[in-house]
Amino acid sequence: MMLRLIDGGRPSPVAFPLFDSILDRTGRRQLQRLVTLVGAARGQVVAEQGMVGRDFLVLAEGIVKRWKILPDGRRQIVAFRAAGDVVSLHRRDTPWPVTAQAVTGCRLFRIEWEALHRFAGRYPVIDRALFDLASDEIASLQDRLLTLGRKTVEEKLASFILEFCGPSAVQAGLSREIQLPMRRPEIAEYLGLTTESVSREFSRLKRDGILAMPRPSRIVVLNRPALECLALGLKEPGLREAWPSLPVSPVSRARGA
Amino acid sequence: MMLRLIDGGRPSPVAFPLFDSILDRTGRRQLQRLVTLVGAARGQVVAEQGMVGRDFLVLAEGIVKRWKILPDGRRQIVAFRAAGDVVSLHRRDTPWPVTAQAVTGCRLFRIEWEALHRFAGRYPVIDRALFDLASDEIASLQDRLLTLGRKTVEEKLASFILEFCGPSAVQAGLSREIQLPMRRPEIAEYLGLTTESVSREFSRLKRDGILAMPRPSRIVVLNRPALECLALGLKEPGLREAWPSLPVSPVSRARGA
DNA sequence: CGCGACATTGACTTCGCTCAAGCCACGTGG
DNA sequence: CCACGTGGCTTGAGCGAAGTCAATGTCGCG
Repeated sequence: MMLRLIDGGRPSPVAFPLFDSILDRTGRRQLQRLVTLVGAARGQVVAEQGMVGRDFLVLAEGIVKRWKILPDGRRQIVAFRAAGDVVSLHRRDTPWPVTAQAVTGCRLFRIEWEALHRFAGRYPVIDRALFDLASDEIASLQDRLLTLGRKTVEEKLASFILEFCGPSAVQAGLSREIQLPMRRPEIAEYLGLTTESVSREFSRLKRDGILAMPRPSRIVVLNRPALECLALGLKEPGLREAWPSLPVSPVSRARGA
Repeated sequence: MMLRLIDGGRPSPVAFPLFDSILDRTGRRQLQRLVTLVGAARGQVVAEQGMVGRDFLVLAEGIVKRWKILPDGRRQIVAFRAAGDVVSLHRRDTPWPVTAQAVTGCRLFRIEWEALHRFAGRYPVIDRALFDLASDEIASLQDRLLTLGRKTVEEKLASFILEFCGPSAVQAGLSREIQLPMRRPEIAEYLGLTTESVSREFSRLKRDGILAMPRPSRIVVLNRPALECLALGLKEPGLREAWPSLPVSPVSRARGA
């Protein structure tokens, strides 16, 4: 799934698919000419809060986190974004309202705002598409406000796992085993928690048989309905309560012993 | 400041100013014809999560709150919006991702999405303006994520007060005394707290001489710099710490004893 | 084989919540 | 005019969820 960064090569046929469905053949080709592809190493800051960036950035590959920080260093990750997502939507000619940083090695499509702007003058459908993208962003940020403001540790982590292991896991079909690209501190900063709380809660979900963790970064969802209930703050209709506390999985302990 | 709802009357010259600055005279007049004005009483639900609304709503007058809720009733207010603001931005033909409810009596400009859409076909600048509005929305939601995820009670309330008593108070010029349209439980639901915590923190800010409260809904900011520091999580450069811990105000204790 | 980074676990603390009582302003009716 | 009720706000006592601090475990890599 996770491709490796090909540092040297810049293959010519890098399709920029974001607006493909709304453009005609000509439009696609013209837009294509405005796009360049850039790489970012893990940890690299792609855009910095307060700086005026002239670029519109779309992830081709990899994961970025977007965060804000208080003067004393408390950090809140506002969103993780993956291939196909816009790195950050904000008014042109306005400083970045957040910092964007590569969580894994990344490749990014880059278009100068000015060029995209001019292109949108000829294809107004672009501006409409940008609005729709922003609308999706608003919807997901509103969900996150509910999570941060009102959910418990357990509910936050369940929501997180479903968000990242959810749809992709289902469509993958084969195994529900997922490779998390982010580490514990990043999960904590995303959920407004500490690393320790995240770790404790992962352990608890494992103990309760809801998931397995061959390695800290590998999550296997064993009981999706239970997770879904937890994420909504329901004390699970027929699990955790109904199953007699699931025999503490000797299998996953075994490797350690 | 807060006008009364004129229930019966629908005065003809209700200017819809949202897009005035970007439209020519003809455009303004054409758009005007698509706008109707509707009223909403305090507490009335203007738009409901999950329902498909065909309307684009802009506040002419009053305050609305926008919220999401968990199955067990925990509620998170996502935003308060005032005159001139769009009630909620989301994809057309998509259900409302939040519920919008009048905090005070309101009047709302209403345009059918379909009509606005068609109008935007002739004036593409509208779609661009919508994107900009959505961008502002994203920026403010991102700020709120930082507040909800990482700030303490004290810092949350300071941020809130500055958000609502800040710019408007300054421009009002005269007094820095502000009438809060929302009540304690609403402030709590906005900040991810309980009513009691909000109340306690108001009392504390009063005790510390940072604000005065002639009535619960009336806030006078006495020490703006201190508030601004608190909102950023700084332990105040020259106050609270520097002043010898402000003599625990025997006055306010007196009443209890 | 041992180091360093990350993760987990445990003991303890604390911030903010819960529960419950009291306070205050206001309106209503005796 | 005052007693009383009501709704919103405040305050206090106690508790518990999540944070802090510190030790230990695990794993990958040189």
